[in-house]
Amino acid sequence: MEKSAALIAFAALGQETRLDVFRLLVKAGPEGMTAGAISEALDVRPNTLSTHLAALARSGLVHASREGRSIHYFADLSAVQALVLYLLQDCCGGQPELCAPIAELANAPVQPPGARPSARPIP
Amino acid sequence: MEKSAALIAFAALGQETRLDVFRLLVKAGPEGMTAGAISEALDVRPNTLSTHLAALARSGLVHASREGRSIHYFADLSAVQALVLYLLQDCCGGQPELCAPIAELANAPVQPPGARPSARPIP
DNA sequence: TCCATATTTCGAGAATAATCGAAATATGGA
DNA sequence: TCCATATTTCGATTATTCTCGAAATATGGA
Repeated sequence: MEKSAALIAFAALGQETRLDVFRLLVKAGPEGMTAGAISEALDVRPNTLSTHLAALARSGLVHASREGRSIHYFADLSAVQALVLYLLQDCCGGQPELCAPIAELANAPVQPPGARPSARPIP
Repeated sequence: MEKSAALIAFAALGQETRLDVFRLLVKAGPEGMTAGAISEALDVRPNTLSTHLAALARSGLVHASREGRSIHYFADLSAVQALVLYLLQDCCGGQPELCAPIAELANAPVQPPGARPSARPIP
């Protein structure tokens, strides 16, 4: 993962509404939620939310797919994994055993593809 | 972990200089680095760096301890763990097996205390 | 085709944050 | 005690980001 990508992702999570949105989508699981449902659940104006959803999507932390008139957003957990990996890269210089337990996260497979087959990509 | 704490931590990492500092401290390991050494390594003015170090310390991602005339800063990996935990809390509603691998991170012990015994606390 | 629903884009105003030079504080040693 | 080193605090300037109302776009159905 490149630094600029990590930077954008952390900045995305460093804003209250966006952090709320991401956590909500994590809870929602692979099905995700529509923009409207998120807007209602968090009581955020649709246009404001749209801006935040765009930021989250740009960061790779969430993805979107249109289904009928609505657009479903869902969290990408592998992005979280990549983020942590980036943070812990080169941990403790030559003695990774100092932080080994947390670094195990690096090898864990996450969220197998094909979880949501019934969606169209956003144009 | 509380939301406000997570928010502050993510915002701390969402800024280039601070992300660089944290990664540098992760590399440096439990010994950490002095503010001066960080300033030189990253080519950031001491007063600007001081502001960023204060933000990182406020967030709990780094801690400081004075040693002689210098102040050593070091990364707290357990803060990273807590952050990921917060993000993945309630993952996938009732079906945590959907994201189980990444969630294992939750139980890993990290960076046992007592790694740096020869330091004085900052007043 | 026309309409209602769902979401996004645009432009502007207000709030926050980053950076810097200058000055202040803390520490150890001569 | 006085000085040099290490770091922080202060105040101001510039840049970025958040939020909103209004208008635009996309979709499905009557």
